[in-house]
Amino acid sequence: MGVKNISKLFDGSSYEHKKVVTFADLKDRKLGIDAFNQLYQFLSSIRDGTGQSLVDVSGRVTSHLIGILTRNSALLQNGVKPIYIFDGESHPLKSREKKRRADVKKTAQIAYDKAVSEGDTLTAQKFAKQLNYLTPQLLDDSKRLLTYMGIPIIDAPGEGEAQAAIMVKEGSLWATASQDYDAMLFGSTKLVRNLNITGKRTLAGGRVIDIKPELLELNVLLNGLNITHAQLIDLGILLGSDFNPDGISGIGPKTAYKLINEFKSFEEIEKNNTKVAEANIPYEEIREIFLNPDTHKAVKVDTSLTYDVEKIRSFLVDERGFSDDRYLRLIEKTGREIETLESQTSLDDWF
DNA sequence: CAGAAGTA
DNA sequence: TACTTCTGG
Repeated sequence: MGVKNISKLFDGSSYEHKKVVTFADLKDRKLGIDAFNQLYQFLSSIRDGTGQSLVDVSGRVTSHLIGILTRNSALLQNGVKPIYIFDGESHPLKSREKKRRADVKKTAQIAYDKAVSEGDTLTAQKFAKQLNYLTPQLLDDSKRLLTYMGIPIIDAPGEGEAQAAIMVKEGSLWATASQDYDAMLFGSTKLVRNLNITGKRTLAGGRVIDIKPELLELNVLLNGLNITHAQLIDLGILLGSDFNPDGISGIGPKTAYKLINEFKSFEEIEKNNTKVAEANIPYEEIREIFLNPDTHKAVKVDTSLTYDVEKIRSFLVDERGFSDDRYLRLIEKTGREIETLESQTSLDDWF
């Protein structure tokens, strides 16, 4: 879930904390995509009219494969360089957040079953979207397709966002791409949100709004809030992060920001605010997770991978029953566009 | 989610 | 043309 309500700190603020970008603006940029974050999005949004995941003839989910194919086709055609970063083991402090998510699913499952038995399809759809599981099969399939598309994969030892962040800091990636702001807390200097094509999103209320890719920069954010990176982390802990998901009752974005401004650090806030003190949050340990997370250091991005039209086709069409009518043109066009871009790049290099 | 098909 | 609804696996 990331840091609770952190966007409320920036939204409506006087400074420009984000700027809208196009895929053209991201040309030749290596983006570290938070794989789990994106796969969950695909799973919850790519569904049929009854709210069920799309599946192949033997019942295997294919929603994520459609998402990976279509999204990355657009990126690759525009010369954007996606790199998928998968989560590894989570920190022990995340267990509470994991339990919270499991409980949400349990509740959703009960509500789903009830809606189905009552024939309430609309409610059933709503809860079905919350019942997503990243199974080993699903992760393997994702990695297979990405590999066939020539897209590098990195398995993080811990949080994917932390791995992406360190690579952005080290310069091997240009930005982290995720919907969550956590990458900023992990120190990613750039974050791309809403990395989508159509720019439309259906909100909970059913209304459709325009969503465009946007770029956030850590230094802009910190300057705008007039705080340091360490203080942003403390702010995140006050609001409630994945490692203390309950946050502190009665302390939202406004109060948290005020406290940071007044007392500068978590230890000083704790001394001066009983609510914070009573919450008894292991802030030093959480800080350490954000400042010094478990990551692979000095990872190089493999740039030797190639886009393989035939492998993509045979996996999706032969093995998973995708319609060649619907997808072959896209697969082939992307291959041609990549070749065009590569020949242009090599010409640029020559001159 | 994203493109295709349908509608006005 | 612009906007909404449908479809995919």
